[in-house]
Amino acid sequence: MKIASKSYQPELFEEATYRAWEQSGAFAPSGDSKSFAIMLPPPNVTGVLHMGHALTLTLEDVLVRWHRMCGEKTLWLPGTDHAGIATQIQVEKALAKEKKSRHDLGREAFIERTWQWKEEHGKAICAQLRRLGASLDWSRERFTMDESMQLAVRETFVRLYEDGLLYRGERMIHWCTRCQTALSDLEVVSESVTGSLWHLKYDDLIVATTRPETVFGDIAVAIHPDDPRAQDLVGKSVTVPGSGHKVPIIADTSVDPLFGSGLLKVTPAHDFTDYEIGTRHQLKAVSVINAKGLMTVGPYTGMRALDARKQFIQDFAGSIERTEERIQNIGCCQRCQTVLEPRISLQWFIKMESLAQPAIAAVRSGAVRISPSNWDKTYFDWLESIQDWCISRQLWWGHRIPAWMCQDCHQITVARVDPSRCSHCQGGAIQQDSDVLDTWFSSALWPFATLGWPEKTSDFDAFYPNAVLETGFDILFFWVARMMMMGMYLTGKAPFTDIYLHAMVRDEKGEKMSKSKGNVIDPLDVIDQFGTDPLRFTLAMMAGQGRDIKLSLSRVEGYRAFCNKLWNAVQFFLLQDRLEAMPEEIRLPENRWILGSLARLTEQVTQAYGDFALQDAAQALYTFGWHELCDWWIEIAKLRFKQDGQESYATMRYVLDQYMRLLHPIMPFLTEHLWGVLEPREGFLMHASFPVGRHYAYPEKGFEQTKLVVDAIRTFRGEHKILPKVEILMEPVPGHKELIEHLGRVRFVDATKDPRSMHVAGLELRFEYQADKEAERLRLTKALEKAQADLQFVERKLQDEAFCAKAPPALVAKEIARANDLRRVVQGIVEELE
RNA sequence: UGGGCUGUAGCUCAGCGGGAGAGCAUCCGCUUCACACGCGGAGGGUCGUUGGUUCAAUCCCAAUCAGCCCAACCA
Repeated sequence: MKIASKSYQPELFEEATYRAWEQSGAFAPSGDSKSFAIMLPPPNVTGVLHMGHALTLTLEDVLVRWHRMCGEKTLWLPGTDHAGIATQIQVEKALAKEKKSRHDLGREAFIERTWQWKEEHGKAICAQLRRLGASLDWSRERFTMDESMQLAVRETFVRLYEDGLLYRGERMIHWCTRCQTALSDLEVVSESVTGSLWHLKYDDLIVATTRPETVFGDIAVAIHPDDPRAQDLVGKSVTVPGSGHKVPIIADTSVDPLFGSGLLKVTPAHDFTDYEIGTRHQLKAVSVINAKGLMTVGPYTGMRALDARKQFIQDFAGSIERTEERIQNIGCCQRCQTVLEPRISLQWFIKMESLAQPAIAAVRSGAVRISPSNWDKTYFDWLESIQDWCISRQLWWGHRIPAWMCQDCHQITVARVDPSRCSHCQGGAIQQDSDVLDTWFSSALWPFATLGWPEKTSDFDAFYPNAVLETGFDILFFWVARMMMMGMYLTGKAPFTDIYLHAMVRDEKGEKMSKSKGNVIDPLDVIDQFGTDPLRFTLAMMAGQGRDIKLSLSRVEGYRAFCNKLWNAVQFFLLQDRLEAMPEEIRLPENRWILGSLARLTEQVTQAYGDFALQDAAQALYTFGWHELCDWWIEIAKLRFKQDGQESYATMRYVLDQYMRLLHPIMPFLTEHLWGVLEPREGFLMHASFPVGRHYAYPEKGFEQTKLVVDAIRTFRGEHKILPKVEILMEPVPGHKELIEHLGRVRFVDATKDPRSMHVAGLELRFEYQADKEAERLRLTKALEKAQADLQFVERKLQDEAFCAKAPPALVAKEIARANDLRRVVQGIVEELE
């Protein structure tokens, strides 16, 4: 194969490379060895991919490609998520543009329409995943509403029901008046807003509230039993302002005596605390706001609750003692930002406590590891205080709840196969529950339902439990913890052994990317501009960051330059047009050095991939590729290739080959292409074996002296502004003569006339060069100051008795040597100045 | 209120017990025959603040300030 272009132009080969991989079936698991499986966190079919997805794809692809190259039977399974509420909102929005609502279409047509949406967006998303280079096994692609997933969902629901872990009941839940559905606690996002606290007159008592419009649902006024006023008040009744009805005063410990006036109006139908108080005191809950958020009682019937509030404070200004401004947190719908309404309704719940225990134990025992480990505590805290999970949603898009109500006996039938009649009275007509399940219910089954569970399949046997679950920390509760619980409950095994959580990708200022702010960086735009590999490399470099990744395009640009650098290194290699075998024993110092360094790199990269420390791997690969291989080794190779060069040529081919393998998981496209042009061969780099690093592991020392001297010569040139083409004469120093002469563009001579000298690492370098006397003096003075300051520091340290007595002897010896060095340097400069 | 994270060069970030590093940006010099998406050189930092442990602290401990996130409260 020939190299695609004279410089790095990813658009010329990326897509073709991916197509070649995919068409050859390269992504399917193969072999009989140990298996390694990752399930792609299924992207929502709501829209297009964002940077967070690009990060997930990169990190997982690195792990997958690495394990595949290590010879493991590797599966990375793709799929998309139906994302119930989120998708339904998107489709509703699209309908709204046609001036229609979902009710205009009816349930069936709406679902049909949503499937169309899914087809379109699902395809687009998969195309994007391909552009990112993801080595996903497309033959196993799944969707969370596939038939097989429906079977898994049904099985799970029935089992939970049979085990008594599922119940249906009237409870207070979070209700979104826009989406017209119940939500779980997790789907509530709290917003901090400045609001008012109105102090209302209940006869001569003052009761503070933020929601005066709910007075029509007041059923009592509560006071803390230890409040000094309690004895007098409890048992009496007061008149509710605006409404005029009388309510009793009761005592309850949940009242904070220090909040507001220390008195709480109890409205059990519209507040979580009040609901609990109501339950404790067997108070009736009077609902005054309906599912649409409209008032149903009192003078404001038919008005939206917020409008009713405004009207109330106008109409009953006389009942308001005073108004206090305060910051309050209000719960909003995660998907549509509407302020939520606490509401009592009939919903399905899962009892979580017993499910949570094994999930806690698995992490505590170390059977499942969370990386980074500081998430352990967050995980435990949430599971240990877990609330029952409200799983029913009054939506149309999702898994329909497999429960049927009998119209005669009103009993519920839950069954694996759709029943035709009531299982209790055997007669009555039945009707399926119209609700659907929380979208996370099916996601919780992803690690095994994708493999065919509950059927016994060979895929399940081979790939369950999965190896790693990699995802953003923001869905630790939504998804990860629930997979843990469901996996352990249904299969008896933790669904994976490692949980690897990554940070959020934000913009350059650290702000969350959002469409409304207009600061979204589309990964595909970045790819168009720079290429997939530079983006992947950037993301890998940032993978170690704790909470936030501030993505900077200048970083991506820098790594594109890195790609170009490697491209040209290979091009340089190809210019030689020779094929040489590696000799048994490598003799040239720079070759031993680069091979030793490669061996160390191999170790570092292997370790880093294994530890989920992708940034360390990327860092090491970058430094080696650019600064060791290109800056030093290839510069020397230019000299060698003019001579015989056999050993150097073989070394370069070997190093490039191994290096492409090491880098491949992070930069699959570039490495696949370049590896393919190194020599004629069959097969893909993605299936080549990962280096083990035991060959040619020479000690790296021995070349350092030469590097040091060359660096010094370059500094000398830079400071004296000596053009590269001007050859400098220099007295011989230790190190490799030929290399020093070549790299420093100097010539060794036995003695220099009127020498300028320079000190480095205990050596004196003497050059012959006509210098500007004035500039020379200035430079020397500066150097002297620096050397004297250094010497002073070291001497002070050596005079410190405590240091000499307690510090490690090797360190003390080092400092002594350094002091001697510095003394010589100072001496040298002083002489020269005279 | 509880928990977590962050604070290092102008910017984005590494380092985490022996006198501070990278990339980008800046400045100087270079058409050195792989690469100007380049080469060589330079400048730039009381490592948030204050205490403590230690012969030695950017690194460990404690307090403090600043920013971010999650959970709780949310009358």
